[in-house]
Amino acid sequence: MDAPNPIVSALDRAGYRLTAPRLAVADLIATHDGHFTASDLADAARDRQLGISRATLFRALDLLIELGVVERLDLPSGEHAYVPCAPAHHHHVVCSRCGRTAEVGDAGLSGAVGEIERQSGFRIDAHRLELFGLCRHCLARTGVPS
Amino acid sequence: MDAPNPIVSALDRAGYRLTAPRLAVADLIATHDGHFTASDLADAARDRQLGISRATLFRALDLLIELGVVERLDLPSGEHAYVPCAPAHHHHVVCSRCGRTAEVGDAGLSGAVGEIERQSGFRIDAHRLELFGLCRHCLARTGVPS
DNA sequence: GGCTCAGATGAGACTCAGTCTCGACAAGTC
DNA sequence: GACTTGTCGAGACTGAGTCTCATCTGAGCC
Repeated sequence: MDAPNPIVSALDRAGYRLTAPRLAVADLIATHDGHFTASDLADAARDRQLGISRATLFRALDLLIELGVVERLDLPSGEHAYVPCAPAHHHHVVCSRCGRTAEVGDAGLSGAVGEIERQSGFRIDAHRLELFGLCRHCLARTGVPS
Repeated sequence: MDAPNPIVSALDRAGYRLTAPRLAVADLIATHDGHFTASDLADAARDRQLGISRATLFRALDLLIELGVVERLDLPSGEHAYVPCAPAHHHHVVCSRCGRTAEVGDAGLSGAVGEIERQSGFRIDAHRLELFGLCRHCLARTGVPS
């Protein structure tokens, strides 16, 4: 009955113990459609009476970020949000209305990064691109032409 | 003796009062070479015995962000930092070693954003690109070839 | 120069995300 | 079963940022 939760498999593959709190956190994250904040997760855990403490929640999140299956986003409001994702390098597009996220690949960004290296004289080691807008569903609902 | 501080002119242009605490904050920011955190600024204000309260500092920062002369960065460590900048749309390259920042223009990014719109089906309204690496000076100091 | 008042200020309490510590517990190994 | 080690919950703590409120002040007006 357990669907092959990618978070659980990542934990397993990395040799971490599959404890009840971790499985519960993985399940909570898997049920989220878009991004979520730490307190969303804490609320959900409380609603389901999972008995997971905040410290455990943050520990699990840290672990999942380290494994690359969850990523931390900084929303325009300054809030920190988390989003489940594939471990490969990619970027997130976040719907400002419903919170849905989509992962996108390079899309020509590495060319732009190369150009920025030339412009700035820096050697770029890492970058983070976050995009905000309206998803297909919200666009359709508002009737705004894309 | 007052150099034409761009932050001060922006405040003036926007019709905000040029009060002593605001001028002091503008001056503190202008003396910073790269990015700084709110607590850096608070420390600097305390060192210079400017008598600026934390609330005032945050209010001034908010104002300057609203005017577009200061921008908030999210460092890879999760810290919030601030960086003085021009009001036009641009991106920041941050030196991971010394904290120096450089502003870069579009550099072909808008093409990548268009491609991401096509890939994801989202309508992108805003994006934020932050780049981290080593600046010219730190590269020279470490002898790493760019 | 004096008056007025909206806007700005300082002080300090408050909130909230995230961290840390510590004793208890549980899983894995022998 | 004993031992080791990783993980747990509870709760105190930290620090960035916000909020409130009484007070002050800059700037326009007379």
